[in-house]
Amino acid sequence: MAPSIKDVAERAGVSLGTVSNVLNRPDKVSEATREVVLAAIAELGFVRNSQAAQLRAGTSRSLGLIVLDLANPFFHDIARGIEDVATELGYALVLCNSDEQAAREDRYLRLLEEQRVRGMLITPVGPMSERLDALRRRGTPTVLVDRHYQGVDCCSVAVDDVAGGELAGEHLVAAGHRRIAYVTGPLSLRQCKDRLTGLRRAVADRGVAVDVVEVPALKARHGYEAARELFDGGAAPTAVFCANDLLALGVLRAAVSTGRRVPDDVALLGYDDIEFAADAAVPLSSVRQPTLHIGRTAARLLVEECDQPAAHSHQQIMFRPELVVREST
Amino acid sequence: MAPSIKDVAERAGVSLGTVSNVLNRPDKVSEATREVVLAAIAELGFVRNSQAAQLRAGTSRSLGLIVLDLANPFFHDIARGIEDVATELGYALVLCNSDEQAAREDRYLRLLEEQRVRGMLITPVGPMSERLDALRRRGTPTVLVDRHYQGVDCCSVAVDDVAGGELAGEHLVAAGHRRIAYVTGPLSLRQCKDRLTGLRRAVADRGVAVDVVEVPALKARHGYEAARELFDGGAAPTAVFCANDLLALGVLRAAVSTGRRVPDDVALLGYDDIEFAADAAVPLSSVRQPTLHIGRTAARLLVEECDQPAAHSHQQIMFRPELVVREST
DNA sequence: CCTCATGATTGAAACGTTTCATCACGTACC
DNA sequence: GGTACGTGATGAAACGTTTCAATCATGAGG
Repeated sequence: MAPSIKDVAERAGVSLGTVSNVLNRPDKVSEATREVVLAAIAELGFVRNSQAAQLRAGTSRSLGLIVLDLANPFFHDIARGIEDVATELGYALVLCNSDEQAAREDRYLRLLEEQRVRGMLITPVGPMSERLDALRRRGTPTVLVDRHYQGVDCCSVAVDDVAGGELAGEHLVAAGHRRIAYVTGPLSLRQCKDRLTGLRRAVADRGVAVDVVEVPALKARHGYEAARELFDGGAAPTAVFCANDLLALGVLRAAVSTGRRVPDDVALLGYDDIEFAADAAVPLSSVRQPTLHIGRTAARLLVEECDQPAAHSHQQIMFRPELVVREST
Repeated sequence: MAPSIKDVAERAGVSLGTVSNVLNRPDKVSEATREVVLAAIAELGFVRNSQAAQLRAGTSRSLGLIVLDLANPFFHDIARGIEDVATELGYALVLCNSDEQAAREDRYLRLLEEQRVRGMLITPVGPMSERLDALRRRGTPTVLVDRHYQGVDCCSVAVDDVAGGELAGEHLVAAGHRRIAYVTGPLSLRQCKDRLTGLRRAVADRGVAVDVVEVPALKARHGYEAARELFDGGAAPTAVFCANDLLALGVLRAAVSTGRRVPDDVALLGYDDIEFAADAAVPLSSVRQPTLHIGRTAARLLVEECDQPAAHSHQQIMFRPELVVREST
């Protein structure tokens, strides 16, 4: 149906190879024929079939990206950083959403492998899966995003969550707080646990009490409910540190609805610095992760490995988060 | 490098066609050989090359989706709905982000066309572009999302923004408001204009004053600034209707920071019902668009046209939004 | 006039599938 | 025992590119 290079060749009265040359090495063909061929291309509305090209070439110019949840601003920004760099360096990006489901991750991995992506960026749902490891060992360059796996021989880019927790703790202690609540998602999540570790490390030996409130998920609703209970209880904390901004927004809502003033009655500190943090009813202080930078770095590492596999050596990169102070503390 | 069907055939001691049959019509091949072939596939770690398959087949099983901004919850939810249906019906989805830039849209259109996507879902940046129209006329089924174009012969799915404005107006009038501010992005955007039209229609002849405040973009910061001015001014409105939830969150912040109570001192109504609306400091009333449903419908229309072009006739579908009342009104 | 070098163009092979006409081999039937 | 038939398996062609060795034309140098 769609015109092929052959149709163009006929129309232009040249051979098939010449058309290909016009497309791929225009300098190897004379001015005159080049014009004739380009005219034919325009007339027929020819669009090259990249499937055929890549089949012949044996390698594609696309990268696969599988993230846990595109709705999460954290991953969204990372994806954006990756996309920028990929585009810039001439790669296309195939975006996939595993939705934290191993089955979906598996399906997308197979799909991307069938499409022969040149490289792979992924935040795996669980530990290194069979299929992912096979893909990597079979020679597809792979970069882990927001994860480090011991003993897995590939690049990875992540953020130091312990350091983030420390930043939070130091900030709150410096502001004079001696009773701090840590509202967190399941401590089985490494992020949640690491941030608590950092918090504890920062407040150690300073006479500070840390109340840990674990809720089932990192959603605003759970933050709200946890805060209602906290505020009702006896020794109410003077500061609440949340494992992410959504929880903090929930806590903020609880404060507003019970007439508490932030930060006067209770200080509030989030994590991630999502876009809404700055626009909350009381602009939220938060620990910011360099998401865009993470994405860009991951993409650069991957492209480097794809383009110069010989010169490449795997790196595990760990970024440090940064404290953004606004009105809530 | 990667093992091909030929390698599998050799290993299993059968012909190339037989391997293909095992893959595509397992019932046409005897139990015994099927097992031998499957064993060979497993041993070699064979993964089929879909580029070659699609090249031969002349048609792929993937759909392209180009949206204006994946960070926008509205588009994100639509994408999700599309992805669900596509996956369900056996299509892969290639997700692209035009970022409201015509140049990016154009680049992605070319990319998707080179990849020979089977069908296309798009919210165009501007009017129907040359390249998009060419693609469509060349036979790629296309569905417009959140847009209707007069005289363009293809399916489209959108939401009735005038009706949404009316819903908002009726609700506020019924609550007794007689001075309403409409905080909006550029009125050159159809959505913003239509919602105003609906609002005016609802309040017509009821002795209601509508103050239109136009800001440069649909962002929380602009809502905040607009509200500060509104509140400072003389005849302050008793209700504020915003062209989207982000603006409304900005207005809410202005209210909280100036000590106004919502909804007692000023009622607040948003649009889109993004996830954060429910979790705002004062849970936000909002006009909800059936985003997931829009996505699912668009995908179903497209797949229908791809699978049974003969039985298909183009449809322009218009959904009605719905009012979600929470605590802010 | 012949040889050579240079540059432009050509034609065929190859990439990994799928499809389809053909073939081999039993089995059932008369 | 011969014919017809059904089941499985085979092999070659085709999809649209890219690549590369080979060919051709042209002009320069001897």
